[in-house]
Amino acid sequence: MLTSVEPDVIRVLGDPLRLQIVTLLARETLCTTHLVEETGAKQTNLSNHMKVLREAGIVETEPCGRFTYYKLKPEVLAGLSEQFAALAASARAAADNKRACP
Amino acid sequence: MLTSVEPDVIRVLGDPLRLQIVTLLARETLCTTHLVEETGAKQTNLSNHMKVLREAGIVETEPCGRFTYYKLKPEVLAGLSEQFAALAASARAAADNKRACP
DNA sequence: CGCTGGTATCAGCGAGTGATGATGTGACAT
DNA sequence: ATGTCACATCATCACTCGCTGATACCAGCG
Repeated sequence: MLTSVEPDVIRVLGDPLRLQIVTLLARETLCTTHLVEETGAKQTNLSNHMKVLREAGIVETEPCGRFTYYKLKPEVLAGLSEQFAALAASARAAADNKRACP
Repeated sequence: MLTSVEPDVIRVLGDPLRLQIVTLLARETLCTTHLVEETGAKQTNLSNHMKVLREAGIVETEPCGRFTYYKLKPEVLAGLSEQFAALAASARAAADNKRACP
């Protein structure tokens, strides 16, 4: 079976707010307070989304005093990129590979 | 501005069934009947998902008699791959770029 | 034309999920 | 110790969204 992209990670990244968080974290490591400022979302809402991102293995936490810093795990994004690239390549190769009408 | 990945496409691909459809279509161009056989889902359900994929610009339709063939648009997947690659690269570069505690 | 088969659309239901408020916990400062 | 601040958890509400059944549409074939 070719490229079995895991739906979990994609599903987690499908939320606009989470994608914004990931985009922000791709630029610098931030703690919840910063994310609240940047996104305008409530703290509890942010914390909820951060939990989802953490459980999906997309971010890592790094406590610093009473702050909690979040940073991305680039491998996950790189893996996604490769999987989509493989899908695209396969799609290009199979462009005219049409199964016969039944 | 860095890689503003559009949430729409990712969100559409977040569904397991749709991802399975995309994976199948990456191998060969199929019509709804084939997809019903492969996925085991009901026809109406499939048609619904195909509409979502079509409106998201991920697949193209190609009518052939009374059959409707679906084929992937590789550019979209390739674009996704590049965006995730850029995110991963940015995340790697900004690994130690930590904003100061407020 | 009427019939059959492939596909799309529509209405409705139920489960999953994002947003919010209240509350709990732990760390630092006074 | 007491208060405050940063963050997490819990319960709840509202809504979205995927699945299903019924139905309409369209192309070919008799």
